[in-house]
Amino acid sequence: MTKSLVIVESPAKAKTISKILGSGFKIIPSMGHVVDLPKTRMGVDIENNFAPHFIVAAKRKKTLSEIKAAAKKADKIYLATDPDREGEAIAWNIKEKLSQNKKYFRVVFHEITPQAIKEAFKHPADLNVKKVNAQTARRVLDRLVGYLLSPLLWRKIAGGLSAGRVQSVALRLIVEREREILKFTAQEYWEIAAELKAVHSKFIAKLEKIEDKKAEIKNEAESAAVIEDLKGKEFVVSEVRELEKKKNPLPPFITSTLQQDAFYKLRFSSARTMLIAQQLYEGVELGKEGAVGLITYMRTDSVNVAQGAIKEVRGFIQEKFGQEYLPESPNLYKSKKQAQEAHEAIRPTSVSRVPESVKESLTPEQFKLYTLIYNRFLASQMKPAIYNVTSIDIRAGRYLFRASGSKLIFKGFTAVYELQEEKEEKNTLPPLEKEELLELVKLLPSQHFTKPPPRFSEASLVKTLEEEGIGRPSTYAPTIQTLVYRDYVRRLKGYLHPTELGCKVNDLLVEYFTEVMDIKFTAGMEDELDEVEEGNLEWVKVINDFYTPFKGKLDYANEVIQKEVITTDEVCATCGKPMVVKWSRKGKFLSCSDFPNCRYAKSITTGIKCPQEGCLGELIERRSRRGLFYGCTRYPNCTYTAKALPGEKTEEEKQEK
DNA sequence: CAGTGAGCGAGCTTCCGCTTGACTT
Repeated sequence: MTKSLVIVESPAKAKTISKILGSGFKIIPSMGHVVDLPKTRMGVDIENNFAPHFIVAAKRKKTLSEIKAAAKKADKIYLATDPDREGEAIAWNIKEKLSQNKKYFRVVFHEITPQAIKEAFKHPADLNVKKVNAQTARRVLDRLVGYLLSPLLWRKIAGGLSAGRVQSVALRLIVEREREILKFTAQEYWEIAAELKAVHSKFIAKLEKIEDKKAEIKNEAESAAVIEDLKGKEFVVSEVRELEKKKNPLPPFITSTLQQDAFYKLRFSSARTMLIAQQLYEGVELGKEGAVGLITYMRTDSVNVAQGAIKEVRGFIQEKFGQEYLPESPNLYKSKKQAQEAHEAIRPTSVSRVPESVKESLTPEQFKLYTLIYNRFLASQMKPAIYNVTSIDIRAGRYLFRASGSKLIFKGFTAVYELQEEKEEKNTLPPLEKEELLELVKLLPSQHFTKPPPRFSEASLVKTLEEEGIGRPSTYAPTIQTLVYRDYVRRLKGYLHPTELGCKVNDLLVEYFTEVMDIKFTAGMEDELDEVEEGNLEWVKVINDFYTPFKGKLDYANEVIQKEVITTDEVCATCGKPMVVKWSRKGKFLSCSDFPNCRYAKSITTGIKCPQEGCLGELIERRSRRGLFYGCTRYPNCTYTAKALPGEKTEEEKQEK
């Protein structure tokens, strides 16, 4: 009997599906794209309607020959790659490489459950060439941008640099945030709190209004004047407001929110989170159960959950927490508009695998991440938390103080999932009545300063990229790694700082390529790709409309930008000519201006003498795996090191300010 | 938490998006 061949994308998926479909099917994973543009040249025939030259990726030659061999033996071939634009293209390109005398069927499913898969195989369809065209447009556009802008940077700044639709906008966000911080001037302001006493207990109220206008106290003198004015005033309760507030659970994780929460709660980098999630997805040996995938696919933009999983989790909530924690109907969440929804949300494959029960089989990191995913999913199908929120207005002459407190009266989903913002001080208020006279214990003035916006962390950068539709679940972590690898950006205590090089690259791109560097560029591109998928627009027209003006700007930039030469006061030790600053992959260094005739070069030091007794060296910035520090140019003869230059604060101390 | 790292380097680089592996000599 001839088997039917089924192509999917990932090995883990292949394994699960083969259990469901049984012995009549041979399942082969494609491992992502099998063909792609060549790495070492453009591979797009610009003169000829941007015809892409797709070749079999070196790493996928073996995969393809496996698929070819299996296809020969099969009469029916099911293309079951992911149900999105990229999946459609993967299927299309594989089909092109196989015999056209076979029967091909495109099957799509959004969850890997027996019902969904059997249903999908009952209703096969044809490949959608419009989707494939949209993918081609996306691929060609990214290649043109990346492979034309990067060489411009090589010519004008330094070798090995890169630019692209996604990475360059991410870099821009980081650079512009840094500049906001630099130009920020802190404003002083004061707050005045009053410690008040009711019949028995004390509580704190804050000055809110003066003469019905928001209280704005700019300095110590103004604060002192208010305090003086408050002397002898009666503090009277003027209003008591009580209301019940509901707090709804959050949707289950998608890639971006998982990376955010894992950073905030576990301090994992985006890359670390994805690596550990991959391990949980691929499967962990669970003793007698064998290898079991603990979570659904981790690269997703959908908050959708399979019906079976909803049923299971509702049963679990009812049993473990009781009816009062179970909503009458399942909580529904909406994915964002541009989501491609090829996969489910990230959730445990079965809520019966409670984190504690699998702890023994997991590494500590796997356990932490699994617990996070597990609880977030459980919480997403529980009832809201309910708080009693009390707000008290207190009059003292022309001043209005306000105290607020909230009391949890029903835990709801917070029984299993801690919200990030729940860290406000708990001001428990005594029962108070209108017109009640309070005793002033003391006034507490405090000085504050407005704070600049915070630098991006990996997590907040991913959040912004996701909101703007820039990049995809599979690229958030690699994009950040590229920025760091190019030394455009450095990680310091979890926050992203642009380097001088990063700023330089950004400024050049922003000045000459405003369109591509616009944060809305990708959103505009996506709209056009939608039109291609709808059949309203030819993909070649999309590319041509972009390319024509882009090429003009590129030619202009190539012509007018001068490769900057920074001459220094130093002279060459061998020929006496001035030294100039040059960039290499590792950073800046000094070179003889007569290069390549004179090859003398040296490192750039801080110019500060090594404080070591009797040492004639200078301090120089060094990089290690653990970060930056200062060492002596005479190393290894002098092993002096310091975290900061003498008399300067370390980076950490600077940040604490 | 302590301790980290040289020598070179400039010119063969690069994109985004799918997915994990690793043939022989």
